[in-house]
Amino acid sequence: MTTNTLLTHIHQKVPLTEADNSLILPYFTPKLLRRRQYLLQEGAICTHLSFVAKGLVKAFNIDEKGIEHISLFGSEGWWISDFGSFVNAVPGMLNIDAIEDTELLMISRENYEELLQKIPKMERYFRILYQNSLVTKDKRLISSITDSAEEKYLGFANNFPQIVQRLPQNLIASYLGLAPETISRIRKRQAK
Amino acid sequence: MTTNTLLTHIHQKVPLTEADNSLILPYFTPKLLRRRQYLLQEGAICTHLSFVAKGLVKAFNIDEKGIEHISLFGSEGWWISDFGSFVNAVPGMLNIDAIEDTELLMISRENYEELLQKIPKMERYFRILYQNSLVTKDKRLISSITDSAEEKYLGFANNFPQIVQRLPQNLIASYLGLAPETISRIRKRQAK
DNA sequence: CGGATCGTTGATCAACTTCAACGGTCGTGG
DNA sequence: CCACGACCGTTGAAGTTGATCAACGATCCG
Repeated sequence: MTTNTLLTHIHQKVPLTEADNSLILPYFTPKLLRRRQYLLQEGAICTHLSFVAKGLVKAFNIDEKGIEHISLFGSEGWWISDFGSFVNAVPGMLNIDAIEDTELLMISRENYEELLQKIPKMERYFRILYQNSLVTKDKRLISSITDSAEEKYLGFANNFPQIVQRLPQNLIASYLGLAPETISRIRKRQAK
Repeated sequence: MTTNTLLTHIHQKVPLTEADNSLILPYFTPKLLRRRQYLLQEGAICTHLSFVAKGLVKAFNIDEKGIEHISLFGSEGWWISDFGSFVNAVPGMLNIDAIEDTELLMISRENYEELLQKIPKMERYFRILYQNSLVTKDKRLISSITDSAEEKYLGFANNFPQIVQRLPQNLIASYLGLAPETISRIRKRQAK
């Protein structure tokens, strides 16, 4: 059951009763995404937060040279959106599409706001979620400024061992801001 | 009054009554920091969140070559901490010190947790605060991966016009992950 | 006055990108 | 079921951006 993934995930941060569960679930709608299917395209307003129950998606922007820069992967247990666009109800520059067939649970902005108002536990859940996201984003930012190409790659492989295996190297390269060839050479060096 | 800065700041996100004000303030303690004075050093556990009521501070880590990498500036209206260390009560790798004489309002982890539990408006305030922080961090991350040195500098100067003027160029360089000489050359080019 | 701090400029250097060519694998349509 | 194209990774060579190194000048402040 895909909703269980979500409830378990919330429960890890905020204890839920059965009553809570049945209050929360109606706010979400499930959605299936086929490999390569878009969830969001540049210029659109991001109207939903999406919880990835199963599968793998990527969020990316495209620069003036037409090159994709992946800012985020989302696999089981991760939330994905163009957060800036969602929060401010403003057109965004992110695209989101599926790397694997994936199952999502989505919540609209209106439902999100209502959920936070009506169920304080959810306000708390998202506060904690965002708190943790900030910590990991801080680390990534420091890494992107401080680390060499090799350190970036090893750090990523270390932090996301399960995801690395599901990703082609060129997507990892895009996420790390490196050329695909650089990843290839780093791996070769590492093989020794 | 330095506490007004804080209350105003909270009020912008969550309406407060006079009663709220007097509930909230006791959780905070003021602190003065002289220029160059440390608020936090590498290896210590960050025990407080600090709201900058006046002045300017920087948070930075030091790499194995002894080079400072600034991850965050804090001026009036910003919160500063080693967030990872604070949240997980774990020794951190950030240093924080004052660039100008500054006035802080600090809250301890215990008080923070209690404040969130007792005053739902504050749970909401921090959820919104973190939400916004995530949006700006996302932008900075994309910039650090996508942009050239010149674009990074111009983006920073554009986003923080007031702060740029208060900062020596070498600190801006450190924040952007550039060499000070590079900033100097960019500025020269821009002067035309 | 004298040291510390900051910015500038030029020369060299290193890391990583870009470009190009090639080989392997997979999946889809004929 | 095979063949072709898309996609992905590899390797080598050349090019570029920005870092590093070094010397110098200016300003500020104790």
